[in-house]
Amino acid sequence: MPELPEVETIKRELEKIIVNKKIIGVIINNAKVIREPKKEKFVADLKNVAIKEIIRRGKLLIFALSSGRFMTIHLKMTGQLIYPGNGKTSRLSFKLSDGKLLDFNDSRIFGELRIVDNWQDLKFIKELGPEPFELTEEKFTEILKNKKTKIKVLIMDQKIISGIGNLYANEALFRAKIDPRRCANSLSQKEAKNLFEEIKKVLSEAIHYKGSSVDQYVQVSGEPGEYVKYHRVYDRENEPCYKCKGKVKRISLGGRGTYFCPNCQK
DNA sequence: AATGGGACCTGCGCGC
DNA sequence: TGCGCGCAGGTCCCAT
Repeated sequence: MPELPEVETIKRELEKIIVNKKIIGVIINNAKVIREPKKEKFVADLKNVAIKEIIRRGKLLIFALSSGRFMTIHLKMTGQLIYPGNGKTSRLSFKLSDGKLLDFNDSRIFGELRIVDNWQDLKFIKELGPEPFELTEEKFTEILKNKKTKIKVLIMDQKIISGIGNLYANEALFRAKIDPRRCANSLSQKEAKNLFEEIKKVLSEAIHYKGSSVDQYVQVSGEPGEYVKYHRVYDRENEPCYKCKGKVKRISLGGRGTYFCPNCQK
């Protein structure tokens, strides 16, 4: 599922491929993915508009358009952006001025496309917490001190810190040797600092390997991301822990599958 | 404030 | 082989 590293990977690829190209048309195969405005206006708003810049904020992609407006794309769990596309398997495709298609695929139709005057005015954006790489250690430890929420649920809360989803929350906690069930305020200063470092490290490494292709995520080229081979706990229930050889356990926290090693994570 | 559940969806893998 | 079911998760929303 696309989290910060996957969305960042897509952003970097799109920068190389589509910036300064024009959208000359839109093919709609399933209008549900268009959240605003209505589909007719959505299409009209994009016609003959160039893509000037690609921005990422948390898990949200933002296209700055030559019209001065913005198109936002949230991939949710199964969204993909594929170039060049075929227009057949997509929920929606953008016809570009180079004669090729940029496909938006989304098997579960949870993804959201919007055209807005200013992306910073979106409620989702206004409530979004800081980017992990812009947050300071002091602020991170301060947040933890004041929260009783389970640490895993907290670091997945986009209002607290943006970009971390279920996969990287599990991986960061394993690397920091912290039990995901712990209350945030029970972490020592040292543990909090360490967790913050591991979050940044795991995200950086995942970006380096162009994301984790579990479920539906692929790069814009259609190639998988390579980071899956470096996962240590995610989706490894009952498999041996790489560190202690004990069994990786799966529980549910905040309604999400949670994988950890009870022996290594305290 | 924290927590738990359901809703949105489809495709996959499982058990029978 | 085939059917039905549970489950996956990002985000929002509601209830307790």
